[in-house]
Amino acid sequence: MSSAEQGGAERTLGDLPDPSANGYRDTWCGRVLTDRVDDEVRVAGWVNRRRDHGGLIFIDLRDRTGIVQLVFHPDTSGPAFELAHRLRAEDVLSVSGKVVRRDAETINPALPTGEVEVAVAAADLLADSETPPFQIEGYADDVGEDTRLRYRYLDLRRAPMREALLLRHRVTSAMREFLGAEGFVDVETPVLTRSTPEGARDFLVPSRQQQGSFYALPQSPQLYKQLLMVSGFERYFQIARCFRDESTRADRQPEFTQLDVEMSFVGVDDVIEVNERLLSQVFAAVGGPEVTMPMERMAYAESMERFGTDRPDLRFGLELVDLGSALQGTEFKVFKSVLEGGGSIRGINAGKREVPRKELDGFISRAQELGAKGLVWAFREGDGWRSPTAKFLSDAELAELNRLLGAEEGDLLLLVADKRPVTDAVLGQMRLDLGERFGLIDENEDRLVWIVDFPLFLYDEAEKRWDAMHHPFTSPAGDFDPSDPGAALSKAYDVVWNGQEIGGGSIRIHDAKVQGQVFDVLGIAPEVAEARFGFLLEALRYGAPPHGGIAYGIDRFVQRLADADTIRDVIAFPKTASGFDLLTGAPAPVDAVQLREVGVAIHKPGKAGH
RNA sequence: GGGGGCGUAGCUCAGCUGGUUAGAGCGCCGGCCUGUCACGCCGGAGGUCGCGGGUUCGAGUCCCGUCGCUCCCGCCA
Repeated sequence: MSSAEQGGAERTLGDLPDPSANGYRDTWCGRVLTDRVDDEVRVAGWVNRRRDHGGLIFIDLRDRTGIVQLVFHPDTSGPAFELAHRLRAEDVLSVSGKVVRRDAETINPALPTGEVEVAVAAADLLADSETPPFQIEGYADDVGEDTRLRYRYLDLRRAPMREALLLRHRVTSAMREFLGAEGFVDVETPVLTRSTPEGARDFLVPSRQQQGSFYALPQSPQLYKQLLMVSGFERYFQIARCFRDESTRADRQPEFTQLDVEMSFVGVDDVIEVNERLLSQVFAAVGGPEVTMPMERMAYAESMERFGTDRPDLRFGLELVDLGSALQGTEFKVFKSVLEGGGSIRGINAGKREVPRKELDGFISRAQELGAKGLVWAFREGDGWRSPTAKFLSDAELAELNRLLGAEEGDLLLLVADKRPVTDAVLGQMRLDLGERFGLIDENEDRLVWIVDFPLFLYDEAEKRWDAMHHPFTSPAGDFDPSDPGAALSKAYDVVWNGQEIGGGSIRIHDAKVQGQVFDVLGIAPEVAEARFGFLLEALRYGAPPHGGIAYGIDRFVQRLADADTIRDVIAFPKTASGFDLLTGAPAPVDAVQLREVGVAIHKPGKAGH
């Protein structure tokens, strides 16, 4: 945690009405500035630090707006002077006194309030505090995250978390303001729902009244918002909590918040247009990147071709290159067998780099971790390569590879041969690793891009079936031929910011017949479809307008804006990587009576609460 | 489900090749101090080395297991 907290305090002052007619305070600590000199003020807050000189005591009083110095003088502070001597960190204090200008040599330039101080006349100890497990502000070493989470209410007193949550508040406020002005209606949808067919595992809630049946917590309000379109709300939004029972990551929590938006009588361009204005206005309100409209768009196919991913970071090059054409007749067994098996050989020119052998080995390990069988590294040397692989390739092949990769003397080349999805995934990720490793990313640049023209279906090799690329309610684009699922494109779109998907959506199917055809391709039998979401199919038969929408992951959105390392740093009460809430101890065992009431028996009792 | 990293005082960490009484800074407690703002000075308390087992004359250190935190893969839009 840095001590840069003061810089942020000023940004938030505009949001704060001055408290008035309040028995404990009539202004904020951070607002005791030179314009209040000679005023009698009452301020309240937490004791940040005490400097007791014996005959003179300084207290730094802190609230969410900042810190102001209080001075306790034995002659003028009365009984408050004795109280000040007993004060300890995080005691809660209300004081009254006169704002006085400091002598020039005692001004603290590090503090916005550093030109003044409050000469305390009376003080009231509102609550005392145990010694906190860690200091709230003013030291360099960061505290371990488990300790922070265990005492999250104290961690939230600290400037970085306070700033993050205030930023988050400004983001959601700006979203509400824009959408409200555009005629979107905020409608709440249920948290106790039935399982939605969206891939992730559901959190289940046993029903007491229908024993043996379960609610599921929503993975998104997808079906409800479509029903609201059938209902004629035309424009809906919700800042909705969503739940997925999958493992966490630095940017993933089991419960997360989404800005969910849906509109009727629109096509892809309409949704994109509104969302560009939404992003523009929200970013402007919170100090995000400037949005140039219309935003760049890139087809899914192009993104995969050039970057190996559908969320490209466009701030740097290192694009993927197809190398199969140089190797059609190769004798190198690894490449030959991959090409014969219908795979691809792709590569990246990482530019002129000096990389020790050990790190090159690290690249190979990373490639394997990402799913490749191996990785070929090479440096262009003369017309050929310096590489363990060079001896397997002909001079003509090396020359052609160099040409395709645009390799110049000393350039580091990385090649992966495998099935196309593997080469894309491996090199797409390694491109990001390399961009970071070699400092190719300009942190001051921002690149926003819409990815469009997604395939409607993706073939799952392992399961031998077609999956919905986006979700099963996404509308096909153009003429949909259910007999050729691989060729179908969808009316889906993602918005990608510096390589991270911050939002995604689609035009939905509003025709029950088409919905049936899609289910058919997905291998969902009509009876199954009827049982799982017959209510949606039924609704689509009662006059469903064309509709579509989008959802933004608010946590990640704010994480990016705050430049936070983990999503946990922009969530007030997050869970650990294993899904625990260290503050409350959830999840926890429940007693036998509760289990009996909901008709649930535990097969493998876990350990008692921890 | 798999792999990597970490776990020593309230906090952040050091602790070599196994060696005798486990350290530092900050914080905490007591005393002194009228211009500090990471106040200063003097003194003091504080440890199940995550937990369990093993090897050894001897384990914070080595081995096995386990728990927790974390990052990554799988999974997840």
